[in-house]
Amino acid sequence: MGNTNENNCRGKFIHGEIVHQVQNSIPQDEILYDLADFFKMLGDTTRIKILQVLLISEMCVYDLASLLNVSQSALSHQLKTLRQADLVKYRKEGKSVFYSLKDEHINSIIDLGLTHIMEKFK
Amino acid sequence: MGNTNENNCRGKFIHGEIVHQVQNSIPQDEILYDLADFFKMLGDTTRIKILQVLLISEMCVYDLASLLNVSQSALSHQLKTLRQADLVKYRKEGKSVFYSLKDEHINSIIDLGLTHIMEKFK
DNA sequence: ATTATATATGAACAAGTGCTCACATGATAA
DNA sequence: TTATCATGTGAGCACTTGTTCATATATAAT
Repeated sequence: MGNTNENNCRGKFIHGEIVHQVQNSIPQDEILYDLADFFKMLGDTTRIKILQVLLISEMCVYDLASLLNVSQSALSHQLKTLRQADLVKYRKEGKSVFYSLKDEHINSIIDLGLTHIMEKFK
Repeated sequence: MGNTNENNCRGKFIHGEIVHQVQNSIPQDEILYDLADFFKMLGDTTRIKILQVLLISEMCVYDLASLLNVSQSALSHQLKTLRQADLVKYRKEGKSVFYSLKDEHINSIIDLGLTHIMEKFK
């Protein structure tokens, strides 16, 4: 009844036609690896909070720590992670260091994620 | 020279005005927690590969494992994770189980992520 | 100079994650 | 029935991750 069922497994695939259709349409492994790494950055509560704040305004480490209620050390470590992922930049002003988003892409991606989440709440 | 610098720390924040401006604009903790969990799902190479494939076509477990070159067991575990995150659904047909995306949101989110990544490659 | 303040960082550790291995289940074929 | 095939799952384990603690650095104030 189906379309391309062979119902055996002599070849590499059970439903070869579907597979070959897909095979050439997926990005290279290296790209998918980077993509996963990128989403990994958004996959932590502390980091998502940081980014949410920086989405609205730059902020210095001290204030960020107070606002988000995380230790200064934990925050600094996470900021380093975000820096290495090239998601934030910083500028120094006196004793303070102000962090901000490096890229406005993140804005739309997080927003889409939020939209997705909010639907589940209905 | 700055705008709202107080350069002391008696209160809760160094730059109180910036903070209060942000404070009411960030989503609730519960939502941010779910949001991080959502991105966490996209933050693994195997899962991103799975979703990339299902973006194009439904596929049975056996073919998916062959195509992605991961063990059937590892794949089954990841599919369970994706199921629990409500990102994929499945239908049974004979001995095969076909998985597909439950939601088309993921499509646009992954695409945006890809766009972001591809820019770095230039 | 010394002291206080803001931030960064290395080490250690607990918790989480994703894999493999072995086995269970469920469905078809013989 | 028994055998085979496709998939699911629990346990164990190596690896990763995020935090804390202690300490370092850097700037500003006294």
